[in-house]
Amino acid sequence: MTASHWLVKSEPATYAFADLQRDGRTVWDGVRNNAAALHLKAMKTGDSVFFYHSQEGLAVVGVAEVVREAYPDPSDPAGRFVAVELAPVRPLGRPVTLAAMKAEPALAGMAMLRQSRLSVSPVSPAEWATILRMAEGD
DNA sequence: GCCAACGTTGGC
DNA sequence: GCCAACGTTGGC
Repeated sequence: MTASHWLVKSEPATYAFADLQRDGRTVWDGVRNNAAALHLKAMKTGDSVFFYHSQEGLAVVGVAEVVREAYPDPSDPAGRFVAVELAPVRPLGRPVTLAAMKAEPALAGMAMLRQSRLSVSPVSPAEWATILRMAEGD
């Protein structure tokens, strides 16, 4: 069973990749969108996750991993949504900006580009490899 | 069950 | 600060 790949967005002013590195692990809660919640539910322990900074930075800045699979979101009193837990793996050698991703033909089909408001989205193996190459190549 | 109004996200 | 995308709500 090969691990899946994902991308999560966070506003760095609220919670940046550096905060995740400092904390060592965090609860990824507060997702209140059904499509995003479906993706959270599909995450498995050990899956890889790109950490994207929205609003400021506008770039994939690091890699994280799923350390706890979906469970009822403690911040949702109605009990409809789920949370997962993430741990930092490493920062990218060089952030991959939204502009660079849009300019890369291999990423034209990416879920996060096609639906910009989706805060949790799947990343295909090919897309994952492309972004890593953009971050570490040259 | 439809659809208009409204709220939120996020890029520019 | 504006606007597009899109999800949700509520009246009918």
